[in-house]
Amino acid sequence: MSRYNPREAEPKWQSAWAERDAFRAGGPDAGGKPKYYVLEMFPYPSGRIHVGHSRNYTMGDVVARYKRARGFDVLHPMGWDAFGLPAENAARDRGVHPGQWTYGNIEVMRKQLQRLGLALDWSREIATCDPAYYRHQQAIFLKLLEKGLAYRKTAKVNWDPVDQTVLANEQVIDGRGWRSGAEVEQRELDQWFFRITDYADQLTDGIEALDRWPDKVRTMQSNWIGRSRGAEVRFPLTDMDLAGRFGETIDVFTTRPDTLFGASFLALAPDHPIVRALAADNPEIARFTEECARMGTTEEEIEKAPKHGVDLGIKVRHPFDESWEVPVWSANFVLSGYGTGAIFGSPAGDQRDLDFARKYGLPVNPVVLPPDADAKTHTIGDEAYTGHGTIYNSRFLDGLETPEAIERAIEELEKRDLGKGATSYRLRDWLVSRQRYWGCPIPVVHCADCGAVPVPEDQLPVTLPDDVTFDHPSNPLERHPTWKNTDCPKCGKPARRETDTLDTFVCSSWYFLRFTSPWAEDAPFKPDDAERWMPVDQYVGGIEHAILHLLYARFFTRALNDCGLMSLEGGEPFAGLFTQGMVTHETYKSSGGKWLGPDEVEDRDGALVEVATGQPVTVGAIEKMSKSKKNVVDLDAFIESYGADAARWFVLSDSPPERDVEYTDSGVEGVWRFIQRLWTTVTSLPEGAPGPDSVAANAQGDALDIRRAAHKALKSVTDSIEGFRFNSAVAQIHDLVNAVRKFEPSDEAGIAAKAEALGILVRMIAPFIPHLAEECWARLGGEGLVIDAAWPEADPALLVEDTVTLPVQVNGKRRDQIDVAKGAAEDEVKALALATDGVARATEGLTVRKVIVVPDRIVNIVAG
RNA sequence: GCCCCUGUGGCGGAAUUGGUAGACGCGACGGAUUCAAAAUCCGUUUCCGCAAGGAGUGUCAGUUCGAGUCUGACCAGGGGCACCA
Repeated sequence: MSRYNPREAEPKWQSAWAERDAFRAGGPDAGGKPKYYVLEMFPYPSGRIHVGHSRNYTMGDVVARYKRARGFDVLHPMGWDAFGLPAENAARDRGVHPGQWTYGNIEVMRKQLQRLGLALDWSREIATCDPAYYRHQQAIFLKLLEKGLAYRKTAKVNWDPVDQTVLANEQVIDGRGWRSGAEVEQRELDQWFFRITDYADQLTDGIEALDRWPDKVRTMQSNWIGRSRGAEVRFPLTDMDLAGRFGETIDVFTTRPDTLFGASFLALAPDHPIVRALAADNPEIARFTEECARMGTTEEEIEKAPKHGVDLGIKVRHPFDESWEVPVWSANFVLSGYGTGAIFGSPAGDQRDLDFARKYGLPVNPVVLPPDADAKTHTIGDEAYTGHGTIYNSRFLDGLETPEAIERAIEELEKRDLGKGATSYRLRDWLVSRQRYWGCPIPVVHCADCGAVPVPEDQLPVTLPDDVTFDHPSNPLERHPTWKNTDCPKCGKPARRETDTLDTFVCSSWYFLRFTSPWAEDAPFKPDDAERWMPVDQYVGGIEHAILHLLYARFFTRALNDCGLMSLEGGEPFAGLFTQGMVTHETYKSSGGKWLGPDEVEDRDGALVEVATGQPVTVGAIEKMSKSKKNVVDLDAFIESYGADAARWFVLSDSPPERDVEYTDSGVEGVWRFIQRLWTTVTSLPEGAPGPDSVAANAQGDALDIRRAAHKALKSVTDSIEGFRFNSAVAQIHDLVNAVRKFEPSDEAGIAAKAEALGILVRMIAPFIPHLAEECWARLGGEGLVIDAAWPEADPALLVEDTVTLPVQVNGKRRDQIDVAKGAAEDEVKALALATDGVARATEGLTVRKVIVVPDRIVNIVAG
């Protein structure tokens, strides 16, 4: 019995595919085929690939190979998200240049991916740190600038004191930097922004059509944009003097204009311009704003901070009643960044407003009557009523339900020219400046006379200097002695280069477009190619990008449409999205408390010990494989022992693709056993048997059964792949292997049936374990390569049984079963069911009241 | 606090439209082979029970001839958002 040796077979087939140039998209044999674009989120070249990373690429590869077999012209490219801070950290820690470190990692990781046998079109490989890539990004930046979609402003921004750079709102998690984990500070700086808020509506509305995205991601995107419909209300200032200084009205945003008659105060954010101005000559207000500025920004601090405010001593008129004066306060719970930075307090209908009103003795006037409440007795205690209801105590709004009252109030505001319907968003513009070296330089020159001047397109790319130092945490470009000195492209006078680089998320916002024509020189991509391949039909990646990357990319395709760089219908870059789960592994700690890798521990007499010291090891939680916890299994080492197919099969087995899968040695052993069993099953077919695409039309009995099993498996495996249920496909393939293994053909017809079943099996496993599939295909005498074999079609006649076994239930409990011809008449089935022993026993002493026959499924007898 | 998801054997999980719950894999147990072991092969494996039988998909109700699947309430775990007006 020969064993399958992946170490020999895998490189052989990989060379065969390469020689055949099989995975080139739009290649010579693509003519007339429909396109299919499969993409996995491209990796950051951080070092080496471990088994955890491989799950993502394997899933994409199954789809790519399957679609290829189904006759699609498949684009399945790979590249490197190569800019980023880890390269600078490596430069600082080890004294290598970030570029050298990055390209070194790329070399290693490319080899690893190739060893995994991925069906990738390597002719389209890109790296975002290559000037050939980022020059186009600079050109895109200039286009956005021209369109007004990129702009510069002074703003309070998130400053990461460890990474010494600013961060986008999306990169601040619980008040901490997403990479460094350092508490983020607020700083006022001059920075570049992308006007993503211009697309807030489109980005929200577009979510609707993304029906092949996980609901979870759609909800997260929608929440992040946070669209609220309501009204902007203008409250006229009573003091003419102040009106002269600040404008005639104070504007607030509200989602509940129906509660305007419950207004008892206005509250402005502590850093609202009016508050700042008043603080200048009012010590009490000044003290308040200083206190607020000192307030921490972390979650707990905000949670714990009591409602706090100061009376500004000014008043506004109610928009619906000139004689009604409303006091204006500043309050610590009002955010300057949302809406207009001002609210009207309607304490009966908002908990924060109520807390505030109770603390400072402001009036609480209920105006919304809950559905089951009585207007005479309804009062507000310590709890606001935030729901909808019937409006009362509100003059012309009285008696209206909340939704109508909102409309009516807006109508009245518009009539009086004191407000209008308005929409507000949680989303802020995307801050793209980073004070880092290893990123795409922003192609702008600052001139004392001309201001910020774009670098003319024919002078692109603005390349990074190589001679930089990393002995200080601040921006190496800023510290470079000469790089920033240049001449103003407009007036020619000495000027200073922009030393900020672009957020690396900009690079990943359009790389999928570059893949469609990576050789384009005078444009980021060829519009024809982009339009042929886009949108990405199936995108595969981690849930951690549910907001950041996916939102930015959706913005980018729309912005590029509007800049005239392409016309992608609908503007959505990713038609289908799949978010795969991680590979997890136990964690280990030495007696000294250090993390240990799986190869540093071993089992000695039932106890885990550290190999090097023999000391006992503590087993920790099962967590996502990560370098920091050392619970990784290196891909090369794995392939060395078990082969690439085993790695691929393992990460697809057991757990559903969207959930995590735990790496265990016994699970890997199981995979190894399966691979060997599959090989022995294939080799058990006698020499001279019909080829793998033959049809054993004359099969009877056992032989017919094995044909049926193969065709049924084919149907369910096909459905499972289409539905991204790879774990189910794996189980169904196991089933078929078990069936074929047990089948011992006794004659020619049997051998033919087995050959047919194996032929189907081998073509079905090809997307999953392609090397073994080739080896089997060759062994079975298949023509050419299995990658060029078409996906088999299940014979519908073999999918239906002639006879079916029906369970017979009495009062919903299974008591017996009967074999009947498929489609047997109801009366016949009924009679057979009632005649069974099980039914006789179970209905003893009872009267049969009703017999339910579900044709070809079940019989249920109701007795009592 | 608000929103979303998930609860099925010792474990990962299957059951796609309401129709035989536990496919497939792991582990465990028994056996064959072997001087012995590894490897391999054959069986058993939801629980209680010798068996007949009974119970069983987080809990409690409900709809239905029939519920893992549908409805309501609750419990537990996970995720997202969070002074967002």
